[in-house]
Amino acid sequence: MGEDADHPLEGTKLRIAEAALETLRTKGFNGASAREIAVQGAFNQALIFYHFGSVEKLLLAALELVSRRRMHAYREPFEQAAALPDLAALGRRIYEEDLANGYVVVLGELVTAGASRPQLGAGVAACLQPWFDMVERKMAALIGGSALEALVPPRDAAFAIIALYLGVDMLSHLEGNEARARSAFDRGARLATVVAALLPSQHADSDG
Amino acid sequence: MGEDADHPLEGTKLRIAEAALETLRTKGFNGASAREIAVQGAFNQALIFYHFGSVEKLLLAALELVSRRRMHAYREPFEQAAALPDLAALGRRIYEEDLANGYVVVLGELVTAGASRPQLGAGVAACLQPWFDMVERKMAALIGGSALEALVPPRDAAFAIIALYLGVDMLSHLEGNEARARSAFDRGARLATVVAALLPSQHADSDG
DNA sequence: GTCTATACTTGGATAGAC
DNA sequence: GTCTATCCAAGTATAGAC
Repeated sequence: MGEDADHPLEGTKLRIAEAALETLRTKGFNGASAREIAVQGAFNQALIFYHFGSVEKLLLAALELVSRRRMHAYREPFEQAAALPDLAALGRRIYEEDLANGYVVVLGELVTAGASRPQLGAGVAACLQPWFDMVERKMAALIGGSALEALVPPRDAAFAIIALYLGVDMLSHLEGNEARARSAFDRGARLATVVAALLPSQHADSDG
Repeated sequence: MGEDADHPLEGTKLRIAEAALETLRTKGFNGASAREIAVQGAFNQALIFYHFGSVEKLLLAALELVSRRRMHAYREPFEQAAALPDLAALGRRIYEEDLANGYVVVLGELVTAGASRPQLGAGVAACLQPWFDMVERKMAALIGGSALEALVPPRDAAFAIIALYLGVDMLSHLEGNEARARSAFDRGARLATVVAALLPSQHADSDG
């Protein structure tokens, strides 16, 4: 039946998408050919076209799957973070998980590929939108009403935060940059604590 | 006749590298095949292998060319920036130029591709090193000695700044994110002014 | 140093049997 | 829904003429 409900993918389609993710993770966008993905998942190459129509559509579906999973896993703790330090700590945790799972590698691959493929780019952008919205809402809750709001509008802050996150993850995969990334992340968390102390009240109540 | 001196590339090799850059910019890493690059530069495909050995080596040489050019263009003004607001303004200017020239698209493409190609990744990392160093030195000059240094070590700050820059550029190419990126950039520049006001003295003298 | 031609490999996609 | 077989396009790389 439909794939746009809570259960995005199941059965064979899910299996194919998983194989696509793993291939994307280890071989990159270029290496993620129908044949490679089929080898990775030990199924027939033709299934990709039967179930998804094209490789590009499969890769987009795989990204949506990842996005859904991460959203499912992180929305709760994210919404509940009441102050900057909580957010920073959560960010640190998510970073480690993403690094281990290769989630953001997949995103990076598709963001980059999307730059020269309009359809893919649009799909990737749509996939990112809920994340922009979520971070923006949180920033509004944290600094909305304070004097800081004019200086750091939630929308711009959200964009910068996600861009920073993506950039750090991308750079992490070069050489021995992982250690550098972790160090920067930890420092950011400590910085958040200090900045939070400079903020006025800070309680993320849900009412507008 | 080496290519590691001041004149990195010349003659045919330069022409090939330029074509590679343009192809990388418009077609992405995937679209940057030997054939496409040859069409772009209106020369024979076989020249790539004669002069560079492989497509991957050519792309890396192209990145090095861009890196050199940007370093040549921006080192002066960067070194002379005496305070955070100068840096932010310079960053904004560089961002516009990079966006127009597609410089950072090229970097983004190769950083991403490097995540799944060890050799390429190492080359890209080496290419980035001078930038890390330059930004780190500047951060040390700006906040070194102040109380802020413990909170924001120059090395971590440099990593975050470059990651942010890369992430913003990557996201810029999705959908209508350019406007969002510019907005965030402008806001960052204003923020820098305020942060600078909180800093103690601030003069970037070259002496330790 | 540059060109043509070509060998070889891989990839997207489809037809048709099961 | 899955498999085999296959077509065709595109890619890397090389040999050899010029």
